[in-house]
Amino acid sequence: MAQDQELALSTLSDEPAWKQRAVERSTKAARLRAERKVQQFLEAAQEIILEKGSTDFTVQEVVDRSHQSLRSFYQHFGGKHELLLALFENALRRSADEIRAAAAAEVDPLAGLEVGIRMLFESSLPDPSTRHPLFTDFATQLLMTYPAEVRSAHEPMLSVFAELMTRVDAVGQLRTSLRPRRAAAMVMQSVMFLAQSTAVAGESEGAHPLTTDEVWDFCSGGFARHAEG
Amino acid sequence: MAQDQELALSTLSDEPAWKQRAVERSTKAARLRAERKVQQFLEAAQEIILEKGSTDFTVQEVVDRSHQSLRSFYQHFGGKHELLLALFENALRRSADEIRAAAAAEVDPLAGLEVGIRMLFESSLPDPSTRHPLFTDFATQLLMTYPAEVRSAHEPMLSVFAELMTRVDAVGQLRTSLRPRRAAAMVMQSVMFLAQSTAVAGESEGAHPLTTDEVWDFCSGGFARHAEG
DNA sequence: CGTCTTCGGAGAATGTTATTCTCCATCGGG
DNA sequence: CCCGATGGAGAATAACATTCTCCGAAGACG
Repeated sequence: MAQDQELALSTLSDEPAWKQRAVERSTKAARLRAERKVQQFLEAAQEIILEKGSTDFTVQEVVDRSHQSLRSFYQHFGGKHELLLALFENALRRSADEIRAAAAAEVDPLAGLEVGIRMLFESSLPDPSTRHPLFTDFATQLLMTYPAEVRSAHEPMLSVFAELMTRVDAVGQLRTSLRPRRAAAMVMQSVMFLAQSTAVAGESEGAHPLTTDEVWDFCSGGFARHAEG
Repeated sequence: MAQDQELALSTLSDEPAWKQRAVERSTKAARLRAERKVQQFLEAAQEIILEKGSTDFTVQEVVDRSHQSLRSFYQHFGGKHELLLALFENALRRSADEIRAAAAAEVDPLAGLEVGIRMLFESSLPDPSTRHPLFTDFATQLLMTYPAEVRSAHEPMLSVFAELMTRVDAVGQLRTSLRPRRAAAMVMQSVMFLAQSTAVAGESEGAHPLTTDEVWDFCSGGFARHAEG
């Protein structure tokens, strides 16, 4: 149609305003409905995960729980992975906000970053007791097949750490060899993954699980000994 | 049978020597055959992975390629995951040996560890061009479902880094707050995971992929600035 | 040498999920 | 009141892993 052609030119302003508004109006209701449904699916999935204490569920379970249909599910999500990504993104965004807030309470930039790292580590632990699990294990499943999406889900958290790291840099507390955002990325990923890997209870030795202190020590100062700067 | 009962006592020395030898003889052939077959499966899987440049293959493909049967496969492996673990273990062991050898060439402990970390990072990159890919991505798939096995597959590599780290500690170059083996574990896991996560080509910004230098900087000195010790 | 047992090959059958498809009721607009 | 679109219910399909069944060959033993 002509409409399609105009859209293809990517100049929406060519479109008569009344037409846009008409489309908008007829679309709005549908959009709201869709948002509600998506929300229902997400909530159902959350519930199931919390109940089972595990992050592997079937699409069917989610559908049943949310009293909707498979068709509806695939109408709102491109596939299971989108649901997973949505959950992951939500959790990460919420957690990022909490961390930002908590870190902001610290005046010393380094102390703020420390708070952030500690919180991130603890909420990334695969402990089901946490009320806001980060579903870090999703990430590793999805990382292989949908790397770009996972990265964009990480974005809010990365932003928080980039801010914190930049502040640390501003007071001259960051290694000169590292750019803040890249340091933030390394820290964030290391912390999340290290938390994930503590899932593995060591059998040979005793207290394998890493502690928050160790992780903070490692991230801030690496393993090498150095005089206090 | 009586034999079973004796075995159940887990005192094999009660068993008459001649009997052990007899069993041994009749078992040996079977064992050799089994080892050969397992080897064939492993090689077929390796080939497929190298050809496809991807680590996801079906059991059927491996069976076809190795000119054997599904039944035979499941007779030698408890499931696909065991094949994966075997590949992962092999790759990791081989790589661990290479790293140990290369690091041993350095006299300075810290330099040895640096070599080790750089090699580990580079061989963990998901680049298919490497002739000995570490299959790090297997690890993340398996970590969730078979944590203990993954840990034990990590063991040889962990040993190498524990040795290197202990040497660093011996010359007083390790942070006093970290035990060598635990530092080694954190370093190893961080490096492997960070390499894995570079798979994600950043779209928003330019040179997202981490460099070996950055990773080494981070591992050795953390992000915080400090005077040279 | 013939039979018997066991081992393992081939590949059909099963089970589990994700994903798609088909049919049909409903509902809002003309 | 009819019509076309929307979306519900759930059957059909597809892709795998895993198991099962049948059957022939290779020794073991009389």
